[in-house]
Amino acid sequence: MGTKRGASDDAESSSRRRREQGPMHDVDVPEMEEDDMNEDYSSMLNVPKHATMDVVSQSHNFQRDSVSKIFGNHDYTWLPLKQDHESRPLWITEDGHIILEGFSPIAEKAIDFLITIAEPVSRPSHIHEYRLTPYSLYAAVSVGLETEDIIEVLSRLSKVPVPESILGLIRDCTLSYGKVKLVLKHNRYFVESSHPEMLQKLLRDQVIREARVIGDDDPNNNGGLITGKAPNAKDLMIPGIKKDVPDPNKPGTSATGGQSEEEIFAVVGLDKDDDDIEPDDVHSFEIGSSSVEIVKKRCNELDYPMLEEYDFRNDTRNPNLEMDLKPITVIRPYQEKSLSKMFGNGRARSGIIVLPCGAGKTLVGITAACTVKKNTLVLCTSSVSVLQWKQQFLLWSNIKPHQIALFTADQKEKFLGASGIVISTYSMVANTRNRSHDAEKMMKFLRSQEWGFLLLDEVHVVPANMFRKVLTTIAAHAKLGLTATLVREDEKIDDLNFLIGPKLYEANWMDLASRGHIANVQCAEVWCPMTPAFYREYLRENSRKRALLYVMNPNKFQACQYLIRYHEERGDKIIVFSDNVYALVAYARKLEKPFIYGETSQQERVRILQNFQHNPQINTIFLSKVGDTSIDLPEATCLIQVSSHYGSRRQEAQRLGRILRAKRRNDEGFNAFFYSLVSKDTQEMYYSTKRQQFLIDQGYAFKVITNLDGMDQEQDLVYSTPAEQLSLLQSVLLAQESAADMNADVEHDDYDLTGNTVRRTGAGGGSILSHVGSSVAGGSNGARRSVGGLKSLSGGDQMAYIEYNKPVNVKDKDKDKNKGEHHALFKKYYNKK
DNA sequence: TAGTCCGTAA
DNA sequence: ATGCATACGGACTA
Repeated sequence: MGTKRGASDDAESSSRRRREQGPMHDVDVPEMEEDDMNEDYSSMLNVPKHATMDVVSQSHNFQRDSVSKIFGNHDYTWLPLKQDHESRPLWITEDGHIILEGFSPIAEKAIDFLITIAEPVSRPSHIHEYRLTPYSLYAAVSVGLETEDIIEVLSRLSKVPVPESILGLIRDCTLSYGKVKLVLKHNRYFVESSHPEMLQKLLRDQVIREARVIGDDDPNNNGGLITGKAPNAKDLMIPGIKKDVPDPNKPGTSATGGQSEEEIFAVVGLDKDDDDIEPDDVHSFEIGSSSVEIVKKRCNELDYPMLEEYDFRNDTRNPNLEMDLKPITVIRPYQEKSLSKMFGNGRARSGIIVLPCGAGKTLVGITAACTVKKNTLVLCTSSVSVLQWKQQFLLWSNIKPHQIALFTADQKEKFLGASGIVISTYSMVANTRNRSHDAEKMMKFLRSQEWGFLLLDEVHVVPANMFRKVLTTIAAHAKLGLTATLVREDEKIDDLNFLIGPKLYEANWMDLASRGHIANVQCAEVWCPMTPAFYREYLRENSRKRALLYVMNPNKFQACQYLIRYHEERGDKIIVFSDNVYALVAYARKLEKPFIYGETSQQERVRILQNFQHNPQINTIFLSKVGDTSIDLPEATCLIQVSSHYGSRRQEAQRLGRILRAKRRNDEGFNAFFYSLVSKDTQEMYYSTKRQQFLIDQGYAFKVITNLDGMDQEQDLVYSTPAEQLSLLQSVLLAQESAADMNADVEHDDYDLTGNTVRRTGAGGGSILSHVGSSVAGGSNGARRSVGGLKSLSGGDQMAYIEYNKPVNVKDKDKDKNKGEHHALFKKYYNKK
C-alpha cells in the first residue's frame, strides 16, 4: 500500500499520474514565484496572506518540528516526495490525515477545498491538520463534488502520491453517497433515487423494509417502486448576493487564461449540472414518518446516507411566503459561501453551517429562509433568543410583524394568513409532558404543517435525547442547523449527520478575525499560585471543597482585581465569568461590581446590562452561567474567567468566543482579551487545558502568564494581609458546610445589587447602580499610578510568559479517533492491513 | 408569583 | 481517565 500506483489502473488514475509527474506549474502557484522556487523554499513565503514574520524567520526547522509533532511517533519519511513537492502544499497519510502548509501561496484555495472534503482537526497559523472521514466525504458529495473531482484536486495539491487506501476510501464512500434522497411530499416521506437497484438493495435490509409503507398510489411497476420525473432546477438567486450563484457551465469562470487558480479549483464548492448526472426518471418508496430517524441512521450505517434536498421552487403545493432581504442588506463573502453550499444546485440541502458567534449566523439563517420562501419554523434554546430572532427577521428582511408568530411559555400566537414564520424553543416543541390548552393547540398546528424550512439555532444541542424529538414531530423539507461550536463532550455530535445532514460549511475563526469580521482575540492563561494556607486546605479537602478553594484563592482574587483595573483604565468593557455562584457573589461583592446569575430577576438583568452598555461608570459585570446562553453582550471587549465548569468543556470556549464579538477599536493589534485565571498546581490546570482545546484547534494561541507585571507594586489589592486571607479561608471552609448556610450568607450580604433592593427602588431606578458606580470609582481612585504595568500585554515584552501553541495533544487525539472510528468503512480499511 | 418538576449541560 | 454535582431554563400548577 502507499506505492505510487495501485492495482486498479484505469483511465483517470493515469491522467492523474500524468499530472503528478507533470511540470511544476501544473500545480497552481502564482507565476512570479516560479523562478525562485527551486532554489529557495522560503522565497515562497513572501507572498501568501497567511504567512507571518514568524514563519519567515523560523523557516525550515520550524516546519520540520511542527510536523513531527503532528505525526506523533510515526515516521512518514519513507513517503516518496514528488519532484515538485515544494510547490504543493499538503501531505496525505494512509489513515486519512492531511497536513497542510498554511503558508503556501495557494493555502487559501487549498483550505477551501479541504474544508469541503475533510474534517478540520486543528488549524493553528502555520500547519493545519485535516482528516478524511466517511462523514466528511459524505458532506463533500452532498455539496456537489464528485469522486474524480476530489481525487484529482487532492492529487494535485499533495506532495506525496495519494495513498491507495485513501483513493479506495474516497471511491467507496462517494460511490454510494448522494445517490439516495429523502423527500417529503404531501407530508409523507419517500426514499428516492434515480438508481432503482440501490433502492432494492436498501429494501433488502430488514430495518428499512419494516419501515416501508405501501400506499394506495403505489403502482407495481419497476419492482414495486414508484417512478416519476426528476425536478429541474436552475438560475436560482440567493438574495443579498449581488451576482448569480456561480455556475461552472457558464464560460468566463475560467477565462483568465492559462492554468489559472479558478480553473484548478473550478470544482471546489461548485456544482456540476445536475442534468448530466441524473436521468429524468426517479424511483422511490415510502416510509412511515415515525421511522424516518431509524431509516436515516440505518442508511448511514449501510453507506447509503440519504441526502435531503428540497426543490422549493417547484413546490406548488405549499404556499409561498413573500419575503426578501431588505435592499440594503448585503451579506459577507463567507456567508455567501456557506449559502452557496446550501443552494448550490438550486435546491435547498439540509445540513449544518458552522460560523463563530458574531459572524452573523442569524443573517445566514434569515437569508436562507428568504431564499426558500416557504413556511419556516425557527427553533432556539431560550425564549430570549426567540425574541432576538424575531427582531433580526424584522431588521434584515421585509417580512411583516404579523407574519411572525412566537411560541414560548409566554406567547402562543399564530401567524395570520396562509404562510409565515414560527419561532419557538426546543423545549417547547420537544415537551412530552402535558401541555396547557393553548400549547397543545399550537403543537397541533405545528404538527399538521408541512414546513418548507426548519431552522435550528445552536444545533449542537439537538443530539440531546429530548431535543432530537423535534425532528420527528416536525415535518420539514429542508433543515439548516447553525452553530458556532460543533462539539460536545459526548459522542453524540456525529448523530447530526443523520439527524440533520452533513456539515455544509465551517469557517475558520482566525481567518475571519484576520479579515476583521470578528474580533482579534488575545488569549491568556494566568497562573495564580495558591497561598500556602489555601493550598494546605486544598490538599486536605474533598473534591467539592477543593473546587471552591482554588477559585477563592486570594492570589487569583488579586489577579482578577488587577486585570479589571488595568482594562478599565484602557477603556475596556469587562465581563467576569464564574460558574461557581458562591465565588461569583463573593468576587462581585468584594470588588463592588454588579452581577447576574440565575436568580437575578429579569428586570434587573436588563437594568444591569443596559448600564453596562451605556453607563460609562459601569465597565465590569460578573456573570454566572447565564451568560452562556441567551444574553447578548455586544459591548464587551475583555473577558476574565475566574471559575469554569468542572470537566473538560470546550463549550466554555464557545461562550468566550461568543461574547468577544468586538469589532470596534480598530487600532493595531488585538481588540479583545480573554483571560483564564487558574490556580497553580491544582486540578484547575488540567481542566483549563482541556477547555482551551477547541480554541487552540481553531488556531488561537494561549499565552501563559506566570507573573502579572506590575501587580507587586499595587498597594491596595484585596486580601493582601495574612489576616484577611485567613478570614477568607475560614468563610470558604464554612461556606459549603450546607447549602442553606451559603444561601443565607448570600442573601444577607446582597446589599445593593440584588433583585430585592432594586425592586425597592422601583422602575425609575438607576440610583442603586449609580451608587455602585460611584463606589467603584471611589474604591479604585487610589490605584491609578502604575499605568504602564500591563501595557506589555499587547506587545508582550515585559511579561513573563511561555507561549504555547500546541496543535493538539496527539495522544488524546489518537484515542478519540479510535473511539470514534466505528464507521464500517474504516473498520474495513484497518482490517485489510 | 412562587414552587414544583423535568431536562440539559457533555 | 472518569465521576459527580450543580446551575439553569422552561412549563405547568396552585
